[in-house]
Amino acid sequence: MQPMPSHRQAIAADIRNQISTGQIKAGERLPSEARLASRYTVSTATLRSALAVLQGEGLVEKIHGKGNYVRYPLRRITYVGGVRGTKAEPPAESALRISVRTTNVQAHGQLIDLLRVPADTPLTEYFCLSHEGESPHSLARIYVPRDLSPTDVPDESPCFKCIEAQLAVLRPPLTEVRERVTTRPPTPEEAASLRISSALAVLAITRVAADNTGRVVEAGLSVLPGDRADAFFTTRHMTEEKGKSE
Amino acid sequence: MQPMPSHRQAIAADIRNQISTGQIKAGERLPSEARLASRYTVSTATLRSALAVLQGEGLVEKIHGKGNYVRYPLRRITYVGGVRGTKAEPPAESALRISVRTTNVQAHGQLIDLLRVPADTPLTEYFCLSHEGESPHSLARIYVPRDLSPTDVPDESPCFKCIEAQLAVLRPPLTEVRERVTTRPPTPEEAASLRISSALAVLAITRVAADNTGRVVEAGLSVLPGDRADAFFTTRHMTEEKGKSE
DNA sequence: GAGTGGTCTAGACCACGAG
DNA sequence: TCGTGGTCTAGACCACTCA
Repeated sequence: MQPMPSHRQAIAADIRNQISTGQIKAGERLPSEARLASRYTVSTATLRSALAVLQGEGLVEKIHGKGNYVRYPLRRITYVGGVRGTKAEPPAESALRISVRTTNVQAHGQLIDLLRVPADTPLTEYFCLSHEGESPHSLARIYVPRDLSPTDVPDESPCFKCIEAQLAVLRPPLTEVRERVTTRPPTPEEAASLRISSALAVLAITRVAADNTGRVVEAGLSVLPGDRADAFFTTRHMTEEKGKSE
Repeated sequence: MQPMPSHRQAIAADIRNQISTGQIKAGERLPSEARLASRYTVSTATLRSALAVLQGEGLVEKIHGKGNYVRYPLRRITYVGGVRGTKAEPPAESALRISVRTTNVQAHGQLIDLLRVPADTPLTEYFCLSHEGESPHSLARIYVPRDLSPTDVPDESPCFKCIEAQLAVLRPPLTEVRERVTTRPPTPEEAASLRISSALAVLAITRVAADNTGRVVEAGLSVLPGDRADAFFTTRHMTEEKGKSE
């Protein structure tokens, strides 16, 4: 635990330390890369690779033409897995704005497997982009079989909750949710939408929900910025084989 | 959807295409970086940054001193969340070797919160490194309160299953498991252990298991290589408020 | 020791943001 | 226009693998 042979890591560690000790405060701009390079007596390429480390850690945000900025302590995004919507969600949501674009599509590609429907089955796609204040929050595409989706939804719905509520009355309660979490580099579009660099990984979550007949009634593909998102899952086991009281 | 101004992306796209069309097959070595650089008439630095893109996508594996290799279609690592160990796990594990190092530690830092114990509570740490064939698979540190852990474990246990079995008899069945999934860059140690580049994100999973008294009996910190791991969670809802049959 | 990737240098030129 | 970060070059030298 002392492998620090590279200038890159040494410089990253030094700047990281300055940030965590408050010598450089959140929101402040770092000296320019040229200035930092000469201060550390390294080339600009080396200095940039050090900043890339910090950027990957979500500590520094690079803005082309402006400078490198220390990130504000990030309000973390928590994706809560499992069966939702049955009870009122403990929202605790602050100023979370969700914009939804509703379109009609046909089952294709992985959707066929996820929803367990034949190809070209009519689906409704909800394309959701949520913001918390200024900063983009998450990106999700939710697919629902057409016969389970409300028909009278305007193309631009102001309220995601409304859609959720409408969905809830159209189908039996959900009984099983399967979720798969992976990480990968963002596509260029995702990087732009979430305003993260393509160097930063995203959390990608595939969610499939089935009702009590076993029918898959919803598939969701969510993408969250890796530097401030985590996914949380709670599993309870009712101790079936032992038949304990609680 | 046509932003490809950079040599880096163009070269990455070209090589990616050669891989996906089978012109370069899995397991094969790419030409040396110097050779590729001259073929594309770019500098080695630019070519290396193109390879870094493919590496981030898990398509290419760089091996210092040997070359750049096309990855085999990745055998994905699936972390299965939820309550385990109660039923025999559907293993499907091929040649998964797990080496375990057992040490005694005291509760500190985040372990205090995770296990809900006072500071310096005696714990047993199981440091697990699993391999599948040649390639490192995952890294985990599991913490168990000392009074629930077997005492007669040799420092180097050949068999992780044995430890699991011993743990199982020492405590009531688990009833609740909470898991948090995040992604971040690997520490240098993690990158070395998992043999991934520090450019590749890892999936970090924090798992806390409680028994039927509500006591936290186990905390696990797992790290999986982001290019081939995913975490899978299944949640069932017994439709308590409606009291449906199934 | 030959060949490979890993790190780094000292520049050049381009693209973006703000005044 | 000026200062910033983004991309790139043409090398140098080091570290690792393998015969």
